[in-house]
Amino acid sequence: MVTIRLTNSKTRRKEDFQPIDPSHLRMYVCGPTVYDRAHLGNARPVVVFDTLYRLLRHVYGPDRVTYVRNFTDVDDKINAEALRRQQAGAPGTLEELIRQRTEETIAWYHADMDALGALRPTHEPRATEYIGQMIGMIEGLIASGHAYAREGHALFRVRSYQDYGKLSGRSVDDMIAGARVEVAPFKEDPMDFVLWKPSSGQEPGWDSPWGRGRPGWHIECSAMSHELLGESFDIHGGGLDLQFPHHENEIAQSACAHPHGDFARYWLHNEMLQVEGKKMSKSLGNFFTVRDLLDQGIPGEVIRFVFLMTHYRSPMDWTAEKARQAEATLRKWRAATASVTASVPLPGVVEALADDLNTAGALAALHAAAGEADWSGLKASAALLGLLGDDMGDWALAPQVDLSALTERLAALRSAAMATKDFSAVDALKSALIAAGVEVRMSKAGVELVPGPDFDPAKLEAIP
RNA sequence: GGCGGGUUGGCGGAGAGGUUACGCAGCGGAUUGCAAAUCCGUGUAGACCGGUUCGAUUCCGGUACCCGCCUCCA
Repeated sequence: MVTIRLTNSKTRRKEDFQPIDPSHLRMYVCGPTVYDRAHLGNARPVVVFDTLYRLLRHVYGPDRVTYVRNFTDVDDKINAEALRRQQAGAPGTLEELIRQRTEETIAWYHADMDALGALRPTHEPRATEYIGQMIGMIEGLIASGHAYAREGHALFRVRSYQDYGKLSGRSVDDMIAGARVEVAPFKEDPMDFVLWKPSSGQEPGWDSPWGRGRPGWHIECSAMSHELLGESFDIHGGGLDLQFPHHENEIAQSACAHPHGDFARYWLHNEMLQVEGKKMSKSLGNFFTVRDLLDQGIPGEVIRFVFLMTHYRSPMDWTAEKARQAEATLRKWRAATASVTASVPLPGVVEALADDLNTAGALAALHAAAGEADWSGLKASAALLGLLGDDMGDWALAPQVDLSALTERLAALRSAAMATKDFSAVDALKSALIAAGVEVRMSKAGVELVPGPDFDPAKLEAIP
């Protein structure tokens, strides 16, 4: 069996991946807060961990991998949007409007991530469906002295967990020295973080031993991963920005609540996304969603390919030039593999992926297969990367158009010109065809017209 | 200020202590009436300064620059 090697953030080294139970692999990845469309940066971890999911399924068997990715559907931004709608005159209670907002955002998320060729995880738990487990976990933490209740809040006692800061390489004292956060007066220690907070009448809330309130963000992932994957599971993934404080807090909560478990054995973090060399931000005007790109006509498969060009632990820059390159390559490969039956993934591709998810290396192996015209191997290997599948194939199909009349006309003009040596009429028609996005191929064998990516039927009509 | 990551050829981007990465673009050639497409070939590198070594782009140290996190942004 192929040995998968992964860079474990916990140890900061590349390690051989040893599953707890090879017949049942378990992976948890932090999912989105569903208050709005997913932006391009949200899509990177989705593609990264989808690729890992596919690799695990390939190596261990498709039925042996459980992949959990949550939806955070309780959040102040969701509340704010629902409130805004209510004030704008939308009908329904605030609770109904919140539910509407999360429902529609989840549907968008599914549609957008499907377009990127990401497989749906085995489970996609919503935080609001696990409130009971969160309350239970908090009660346990309070009982064991790792947490305390104050003024309607429940807080985690950071000093009670000795390894706090280990994942992100920070010491608690350093953190306090550099802290810029205003400390709530009811905290025993500035580092303590919220497990449960009170809700006003306007906000969504659940009854709890500490009063009506809602969970803190970090406890959600701890409760859901425990419920669905158990005390110890194999892999926990997410963006590097979540390493601190979110993942650090998750570890503290889970380790203290379940002292006999390991929580996650391997922690993987993907680097962040940039756009044309700069961090994506609304103020720079380079902020866009996955849907924006899809609407511009950039196929999801192209977006996925661009992501795969860069290793997941390097910052990735989204540029139009990369999208152009990716699209050209995919068009070529799709044309060559359209009627080919996939065989088995090439060893070079599997090896590259098994080496800490070296997707750029895997793509190079794909190029090598294309160079050798191993189309069935290319197709099977590309499938492992979520590429060249039939489910995403329509975009690269040549437009259906009958060019036979024009082909004959061009051929006739050409043979006449061969005799007269006056090619002006041939060149005029050729230029018109090229302007309409038609590829003109002339050789001794004859004339062939192929509609290209920029094919424009209107311009074709206009040819006299 | 604290912590972490990075700096590879025109561009993108990997691996490996000594042998061609790869892709795009460029250049040369085949082909073509000319092109396009295709095929063949080809140049260009490892931020800077030291150290280890027979040998370093690859290991170690320092310098410069860039980036991220420290704020419920993936």
